[in-house]
Amino acid sequence: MFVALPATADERIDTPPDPPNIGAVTTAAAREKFRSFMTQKGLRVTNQRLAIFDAAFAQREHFTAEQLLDYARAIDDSVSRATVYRTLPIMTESNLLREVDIGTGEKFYLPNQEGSSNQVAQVICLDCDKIFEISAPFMGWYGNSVSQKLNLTPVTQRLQVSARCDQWRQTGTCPRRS
Amino acid sequence: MFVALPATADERIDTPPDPPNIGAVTTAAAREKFRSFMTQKGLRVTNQRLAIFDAAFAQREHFTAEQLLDYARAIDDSVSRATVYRTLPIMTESNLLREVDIGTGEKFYLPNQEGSSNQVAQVICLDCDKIFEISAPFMGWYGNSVSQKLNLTPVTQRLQVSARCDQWRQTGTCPRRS
DNA sequence: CTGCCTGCAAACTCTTTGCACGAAT
DNA sequence: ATTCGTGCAAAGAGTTTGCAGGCAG
Repeated sequence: MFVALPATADERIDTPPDPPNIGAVTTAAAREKFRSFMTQKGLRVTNQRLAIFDAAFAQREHFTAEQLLDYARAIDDSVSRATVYRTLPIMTESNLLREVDIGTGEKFYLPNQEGSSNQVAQVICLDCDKIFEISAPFMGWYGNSVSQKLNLTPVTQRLQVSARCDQWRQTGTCPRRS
Repeated sequence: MFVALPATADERIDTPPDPPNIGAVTTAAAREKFRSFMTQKGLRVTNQRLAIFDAAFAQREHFTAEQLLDYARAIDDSVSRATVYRTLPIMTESNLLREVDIGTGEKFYLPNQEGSSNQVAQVICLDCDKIFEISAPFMGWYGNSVSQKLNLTPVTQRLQVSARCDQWRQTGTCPRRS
């Protein structure tokens, strides 16, 4: 079977998936979804879990567990580090959050929007500490074909490109640097 | 620009790169190469570093730092954990070893044969704890095009597929399990 | 009420580092 | 003789876990 990448760079490189809408109305809706999800799983809806959920879904960029702790504590200062670490797997396993491990020791997280695929590559700028999320559906095709050859069933795949920012190195400035 | 994957599965999926020849003669040659490399860099050729080098290049599969410590101690029991951890970066930065991080907390290493590219994907069997190294030159093309789009220069790329072993799950046996 | 959930702090894993001794050049 | 390399043990970072008390259902 022949496998080809999309024809143009424009098709290959998407902007990061839009985070879920925020603001009073849609936050309430997302929250309700979270509530029912938890109930359905036989898990309790605690104030701490709600605060962590709200904090996570207010983010538009990648965040770490430690950052999430800060954000959640701003909503409910009773939230502890342990509860953040215990809630993160719940949210990732249920596809509410996506976990991104770029091999730096700490894991990053990102709100996962409805219907967004897991066929996403990352470009990591080593100079600007930025992670770009890029749609890469061919990862699925690759994972399938390569696994089949080995009599395996693919579960997840990841594709990451680490890169330097020449503009930063040469001029000391980069519009993407925060 | 149009980018295509190789046409057949056979072309896409290579066997893991052959480890360097082992045995008296070629080990001596590899060792000599190591010696001259170290000298050239102004680094001292110590018994510990030689033991670590020999231990690493006797391996045909991925190994961890801890395993390398064991193997090296079998050659020279004065080798310490600290020296292993201090020697590993030297060997990876000089492309003697390849470092593989599959996000499990510990890093894996593999002897790198001469001229082997760094365009290598991994298929990780979650059931059999096996890592398959697979030549994937299109990673370079992808890294280049995606980086260019962002005004970045690619440094490294990694592509990993995690998979299940159906045979193991169904029959409780797998020829690949060690 | 029952038992899941919580905060706290200790434990854990892998890796790095400060220090004084030791050995390669 | 220098100076780099070494072992030891402690420190470090990120994450997990045991326990006694707390709150959702």
